Amino acid sequence: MRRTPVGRQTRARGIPEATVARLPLYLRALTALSERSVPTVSSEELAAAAGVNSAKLRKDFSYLGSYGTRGVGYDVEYLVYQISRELGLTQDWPVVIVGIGNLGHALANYGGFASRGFRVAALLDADPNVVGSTAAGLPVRHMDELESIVAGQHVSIGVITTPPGAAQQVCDRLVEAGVTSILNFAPTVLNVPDGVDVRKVDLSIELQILAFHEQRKSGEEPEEGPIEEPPVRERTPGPVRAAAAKLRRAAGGKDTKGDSDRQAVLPA
Amino acid sequence: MRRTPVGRQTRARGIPEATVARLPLYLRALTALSERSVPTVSSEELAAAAGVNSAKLRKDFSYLGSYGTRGVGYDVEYLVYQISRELGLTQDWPVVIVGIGNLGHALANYGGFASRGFRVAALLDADPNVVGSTAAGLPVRHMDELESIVAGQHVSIGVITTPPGAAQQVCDRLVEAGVTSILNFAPTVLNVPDGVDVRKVDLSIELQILAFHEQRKSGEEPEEGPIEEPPVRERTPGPVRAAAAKLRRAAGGKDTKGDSDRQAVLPA
DNA sequence: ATGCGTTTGTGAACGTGTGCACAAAGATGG
DNA sequence: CCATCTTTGTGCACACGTTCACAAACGCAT
Ligand SMILES: NC(=O)c1ccc[n+]([C@@H]2O[C@H](COP(=O)([O-])OP(=O)(O)OC[C@H]3O[C@@H](n4cnc5c(N)ncnc54)[C@H](O)[C@@H]3O)[C@@H](O)[C@H]2O)c1
Ligand SMILES: NC(=O)c1ccc[n+]([C@@H]2O[C@H](COP(=O)([O-])OP(=O)(O)OC[C@H]3O[C@@H](n4cnc5c(N)ncnc54)[C@H](O)[C@@H]3O)[C@@H](O)[C@H]2O)c1
Repeated sequence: MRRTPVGRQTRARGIPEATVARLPLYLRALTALSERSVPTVSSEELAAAAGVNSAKLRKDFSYLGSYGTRGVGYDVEYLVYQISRELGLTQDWPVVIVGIGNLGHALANYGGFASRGFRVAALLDADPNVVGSTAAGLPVRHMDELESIVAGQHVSIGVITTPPGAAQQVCDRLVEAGVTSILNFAPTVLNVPDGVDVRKVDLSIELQILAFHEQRKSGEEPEEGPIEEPPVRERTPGPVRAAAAKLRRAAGGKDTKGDSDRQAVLPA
Repeated sequence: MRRTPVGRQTRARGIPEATVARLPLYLRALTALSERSVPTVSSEELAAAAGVNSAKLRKDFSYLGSYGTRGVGYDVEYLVYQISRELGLTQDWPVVIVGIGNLGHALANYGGFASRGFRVAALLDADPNVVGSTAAGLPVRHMDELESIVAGQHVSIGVITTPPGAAQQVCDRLVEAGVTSILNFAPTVLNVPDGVDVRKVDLSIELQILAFHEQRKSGEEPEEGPIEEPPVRERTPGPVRAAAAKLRRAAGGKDTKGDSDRQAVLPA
């Protein structure tokens, strides 16, 4: 195991981001094993349960330390504890949810939320019609109370489920109040100062990515082969390019890349 | 006809996955510009709007082709069209949502859903109490109808919002029926045959990642220093290591790496 | 103790992604 | 047609991530 590589100037310590993103996955698989009272698990088995390659899993764990016993595997309970600790789940994380509409309601009702150290400290909304109602047994409070709640309960994580137009403003207010991690469900790019983390969950983007691959499946390419790629690219004399670009823009035609110009490149 | 550089065996054609994941972001920013009737935009401006580095954006676009005019920028409308086409959004994508509980309801009501070529073909549930009710104006149909709906409307994208225990089973059925892209909201690893894409949205994972970074901010390391490494060190005779490992496992203590053994290692 | 089968931990090769920095393309004005 | 100014498209270097493959470590039986 040695010691940290140190050699690098970047990330002298610390766990690679890609690894951090997988730790919750391992933790989930381990928790399931733990509930079945499985005492130990090999990297192969656990990797299968988590849906990753076993070498990757071992390398991931190697960043945490040398847990695991050669010839045997990993002690499930011990690993659960180590990963939980590394992820900071041994402490309590109060969370505020801002924007209690369709999605905010669903999140508030989400059980798996509290299961792992996360606790809904408050539900907040700006709409007087919503404020005062309850969701999942919790009262919806008015935005005016945001600052006092965040300060009073030391909330450092905020969830934004407002319409996109309100997201940046809500974000600013959360940050101002002291929140330093934000989970954003609104389809907006949030601007935050250094030191504040933002992660986003964007249904629309996910669907579009699926659509992209879906198109590839049914459409063009035979699935795997070398594939014929379109012409144009690299070498087209300057002047012509310019003219072509002009034409394109003027006429809304398609050009250059992809199945497009299988046919005629220039309309003319 | 030409054909791709071919040199690589991997991804001979095609757009890098990281780029694909950003295209929807660019598209969203461009759509906003389009609505404001902005005719052209520079990579710098658009990158700012999308929250990315301008060099990255230019490189991303370069995979699509040579749209854009030097000294001017990109034609907004034209780019919107090109990206839409590349993502497959110029066609209609019927989608089924399975599991109309809290989250399924929220998704069904989500307006931004239909806005980009995605159309809810059907809402499905197994619970007789839910079947027959309506969500967002659509009737909730019984799972029995899944196969006929998927086949009849050529649905290739399915969204799973059932409890985790039902997810794999639902997934299998979707795939069997002909769905080849799945968006999974249940916290489960789905097994699918080759050719089927799965993307997941996992609130719990996102929160855990935030917690990890949050812990780093407030907690331990001074932010950058070389770090003091724990004892153990490289050369520890075999037997001792073994004994140590045993102890660890037996007592649920922590060991080896990092800040761990700050406080009391063993509860007792 | 020694040997055997198993499984970890990791070096090293490779693939993917990012960002700099700049030549070349084009616009624009004379 | 030339000079100048802007902005793209991309070569290149480096950072990050993944996977292979294997020695070393360990449990266990003899
Ligand atoms: N519903 C979904 O499934 C879904 C899916 C993906 C993304 N989203 C996004 O999530 C967000 C919420 O979606 P929704 O369907 O719940 O919308 P919604 O309109 O049902 O709820 C939004 C809530 O935010 C509140 N709000 C508005 N402005 C506010 C402000 N300035 N401060 C505090 N609260 C404010 C509103 O009163 C309302 O209760 C939207 O940005 C949407 O695009 C929703
Ligand atoms: N609610 C949230 O905000 C949230 C957040 C993150 C993840 N999730 C996950 O999303 C999923 C749904 O969450 P929810 O809060 O909407 O749960 P829910 O219990 O409210 O809804 C689940 C629905 O699925 C239906 N269902 C159960 N088994 C089915 C089957 N075999 N076939 C078809 N339908 C079936 C149920 O009848 C119910 O209507 C869960 O896996 C949950 O962990 C939810």
